[in-house]
Amino acid sequence: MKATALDPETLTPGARRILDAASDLFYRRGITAVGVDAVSDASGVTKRTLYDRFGSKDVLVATYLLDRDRRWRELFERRLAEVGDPRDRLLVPFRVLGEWSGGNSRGCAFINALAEMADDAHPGYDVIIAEKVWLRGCFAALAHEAGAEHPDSLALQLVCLHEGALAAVRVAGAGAVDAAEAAARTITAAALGG
Amino acid sequence: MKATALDPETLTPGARRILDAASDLFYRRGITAVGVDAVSDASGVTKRTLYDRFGSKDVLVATYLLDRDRRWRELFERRLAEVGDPRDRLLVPFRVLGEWSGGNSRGCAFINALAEMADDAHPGYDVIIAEKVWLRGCFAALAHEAGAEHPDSLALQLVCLHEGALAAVRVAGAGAVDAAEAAARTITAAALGG
DNA sequence: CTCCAGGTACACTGATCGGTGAAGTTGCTC
DNA sequence: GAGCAACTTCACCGATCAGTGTACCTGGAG
Repeated sequence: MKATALDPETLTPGARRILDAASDLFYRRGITAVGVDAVSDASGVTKRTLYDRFGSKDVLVATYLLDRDRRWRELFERRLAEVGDPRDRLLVPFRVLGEWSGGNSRGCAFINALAEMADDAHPGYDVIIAEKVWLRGCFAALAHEAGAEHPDSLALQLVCLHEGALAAVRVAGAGAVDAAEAAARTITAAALGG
Repeated sequence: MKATALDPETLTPGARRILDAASDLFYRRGITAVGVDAVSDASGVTKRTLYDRFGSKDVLVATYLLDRDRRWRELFERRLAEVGDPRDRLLVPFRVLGEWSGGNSRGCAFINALAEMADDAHPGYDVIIAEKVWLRGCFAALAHEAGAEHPDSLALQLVCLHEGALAAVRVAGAGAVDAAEAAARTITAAALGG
C-alpha cells in the first residue's frame, strides 16, 4: 500500500499548524531545500508529532500540494459563480490568478514542485497531474459552454497562457498577468468570432 | 568579490565533463537533489577537481545555467537567420522550442532553477534574470521589426505563451508547443492587422 | 478511575551534505 | 631539467539530512 496525501480537511490541530508552516516554507524556499526540522521549528510543533501525523516528508509534501489545490479551486469556483457571460467566464482563471498571486508570486507551486521531483513515484506527483488535468478540463468545459468550435484546442492554448502568466510574473512583474488576460481575450474572440 | 559563473567556452577538459554531467543531472533530477558527489561520479572526474575548477556548487550551477543559455541562443540565432518574413520571425522562438525539447521536456531549466533558489544572492540568479530579460527584448525587437503598434505589449504576451508552452509540455505533451504557436499566430495577426 | 488520542521533550541513528588538506602523477613548455 | 597546469587518490571535516525510540504530560470520553 503506497503512501498518499492526507485529507487536508480532517487534520489534527497540530497537523494543521505543521501543514501551514510547511506550505509557506516549501513555496518560498523550495521543497528539497527545506528540512523537516525547519518545518517543525516554524510551526512550533514537535518533529515527533510531524512523523506521527504524516509518516514521511513526502506525504507532507503531497498534502501541501493537495491543500493548495483545494484552496485554489475553492476561490476559483466562488469567482466563477459571480460571472454570467460565457466569454467572461473563460477569462475568470486569469482574474483569479491576479487575485491569488498579488504581484509577489514565486510561480506555480505545482510546476515548481514538479521541477524538484526526480521521478513519478513521489506521492505528490499524482496530485500535480490531477490539478493540471482538472484545469485543462475546466477550460475545455468553459470553451464548450461559450460555443467554441474546437473547445479542446482553445483550452490548450488558454492553459499555455495561464501557466505562462504564472511563470512570467516572477521576472516581468504583475503586468504579465494582465498581458496574459489580454492575449486570452484575443484568442477567445478569434475562436468564437466577433 | 562575489562569485559568478565561469565562462563556459574557456573550460578545462575535466571541467567540461563535469559541466556536461551536471547539466544532465541538474535538469533531470533537480539542483538541490543532486549532490556534488553524484556529479563527480557521473562525470568520471574527481570531486577535488570539481572544486579546483568551480570553487563551489553554486558557481557550478550558475555556469550550468549560463552554458544552457548560450546553447539556446546559438540555436535560436541560427534558426532566425533562415527566416525572412517579419511575421514568421516572431514565431521562430516557438519553432525552436519544439526542436529544443522534442516532446520529453522537463520544462524551462531557468524557471525550475529559480523555483529552488531561496533568495537572489545565488550566483545563478543573475544568469536567469538576464536570460528572461533577453528573451523579452528579443520578442520586442521582432515585434518592432514587424511593425507592431505596441511592440512591448505584444512581446510580453508572447513571452507568457512561450513560458507557458514550456511548462505545459510536461503535462500536456508536445501538443502544447503547437497550441502555443497557434495562439501566438493569432495574437500577432490581431496586433499587426489581418 | 481508566483509557486513549494528541502532543511534548530529548536523545539518537546512519547517511549524506558541501567542502578541504596533503601528497602524488602526468605531460607540456620554457 | 625545472616549472607548471591539470588531474588523481584518499582521508577527513562539521553540519545537516530524514527518521526513530522512549518516556512523559494533558484533557476529554466511557
